[in-house]
Amino acid sequence: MSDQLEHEDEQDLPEQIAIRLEKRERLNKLNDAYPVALPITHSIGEVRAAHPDLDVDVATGEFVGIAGRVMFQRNTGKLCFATLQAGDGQRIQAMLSLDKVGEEQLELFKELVDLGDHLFVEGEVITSKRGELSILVNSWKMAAKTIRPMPNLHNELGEEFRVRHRYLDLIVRDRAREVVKIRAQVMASLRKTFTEDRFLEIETPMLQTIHGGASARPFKTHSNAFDTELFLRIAPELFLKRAVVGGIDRVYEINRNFRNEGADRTHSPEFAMLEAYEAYGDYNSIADLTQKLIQNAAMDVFGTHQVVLEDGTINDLGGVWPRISMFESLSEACGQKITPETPIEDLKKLAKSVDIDIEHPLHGKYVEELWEHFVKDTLVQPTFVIDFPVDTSPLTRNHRSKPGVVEKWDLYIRGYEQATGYSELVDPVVQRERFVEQVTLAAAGDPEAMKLDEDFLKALEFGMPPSGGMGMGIDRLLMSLTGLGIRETIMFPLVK
RNA sequence: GGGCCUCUAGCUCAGUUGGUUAGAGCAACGGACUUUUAAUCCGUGGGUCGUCGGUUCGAUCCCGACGGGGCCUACCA
Repeated sequence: MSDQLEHEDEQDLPEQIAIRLEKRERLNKLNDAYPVALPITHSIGEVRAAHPDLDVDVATGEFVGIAGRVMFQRNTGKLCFATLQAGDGQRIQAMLSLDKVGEEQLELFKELVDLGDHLFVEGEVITSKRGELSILVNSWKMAAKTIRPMPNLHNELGEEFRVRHRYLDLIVRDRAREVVKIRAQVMASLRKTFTEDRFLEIETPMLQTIHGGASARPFKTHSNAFDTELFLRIAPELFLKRAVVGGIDRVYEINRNFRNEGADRTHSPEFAMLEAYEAYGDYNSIADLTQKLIQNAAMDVFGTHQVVLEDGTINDLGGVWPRISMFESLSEACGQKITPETPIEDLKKLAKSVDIDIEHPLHGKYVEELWEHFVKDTLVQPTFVIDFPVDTSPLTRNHRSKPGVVEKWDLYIRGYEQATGYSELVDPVVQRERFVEQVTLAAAGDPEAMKLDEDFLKALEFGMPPSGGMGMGIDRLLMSLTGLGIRETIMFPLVK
């Protein structure tokens, strides 16, 4: 297998590449295998739209110049057919007949044009005797010569091949193009909803001297100019909150986060994250907003809250999503009352009895593990799980009335954690205490625990208004809306 | 990180219980064909069977290491 097209290697090239390189040479001698400009008058889609239902064997008298990628060729002796495809997947047939283009041009077409080439044709819009909308070609020109053969269009491409050659996947597979479009439309819908609610989009640092705002292992890098260690951000949270301190009362960011953790069907080392903060909101108002963002996206993109997933099942995103208490739903599911006061020894015993094998200093960690074991998989419809343990949520405000829990929710859709929201902790003294607890954990060997971000604490000391905040994985939102794996919702996922 | 599976032509895949020359469809090459729709028909070429090593008279096949990929599992969203 050769990945280089250097001349000295030409003898070792796959046969088909060597042949196409010769054709490229011939095209360059005749004219140009890669012309800079072509007299295109219409897109393929425009030609199709202008002639939606012509009768069989019609000549319109309209002449157009179009370009597209050759997807199929059917060359007979004196009449050749080529199916041209535009970038958006629209196709039209080109017909080259001996009496229109002449013997020389017809021969050159047969000799030099391969599947995959970008071709320009100029001619009359007609329908064939079988009724296919076609361009009856007067002249043709190579628009861009392809050196490598296209993959076989009649077999499904393997998943690995598709991920590693997304450009081919996009040419060959309608669904791949659709997903790109859906993603763009979802992004537009999210921004539209935010704009309607008077949120401002900002961009905060991706290179950070201290990583914070989540618990995850960061990617490390180094700045030559500052001669200092830098981290790719694991979350934008602490900067967005600085913005709220500064008076950007409704603020959001959609951008990439990086986490040096495992990759699987629902995790990618870099992933698009949405975070939003609303001054004078709380975890209830931000839950309302989250539901609205997702429902608007489904409606804007698919025209319904009942979205059809890849496997044909329907994901019903409609209605008001239930909010269930973590402690209450766990108590109900496991058959014994679990509260923040339940001794950790009892939790450990319960965990052991259902084969949850963890050893952790935090009470809340056991509660969350037990909840995931007993309740998580039973949630299919979108559900806000509210009121989390305090000791695993260092950036969240204590519950206004329930002791031992914080005002935090996780949104679950079809068993996936889709988003998380808080009544944000804004008391700088409590925040410092929580950070110190984290640092103590770090010293105890917990690599995910946060470092103390003094500048962030200073910002809080200048006063952050009471706020609701949320974070949502964009790639996961796409998964919920389409049923695809994360490697299909990300156009170019990381591959080794 | 741990366990299991996988890698054969440009693409999708057969196959060899270890034996002379590794197959198919599409793609390519030569030829025929003025209405095809994955065009058809006749003919031809194309492979370091992931890489390296071992066992063997003989390895694409068995064994080992390495590399790529997948699934399960652990951590994270």
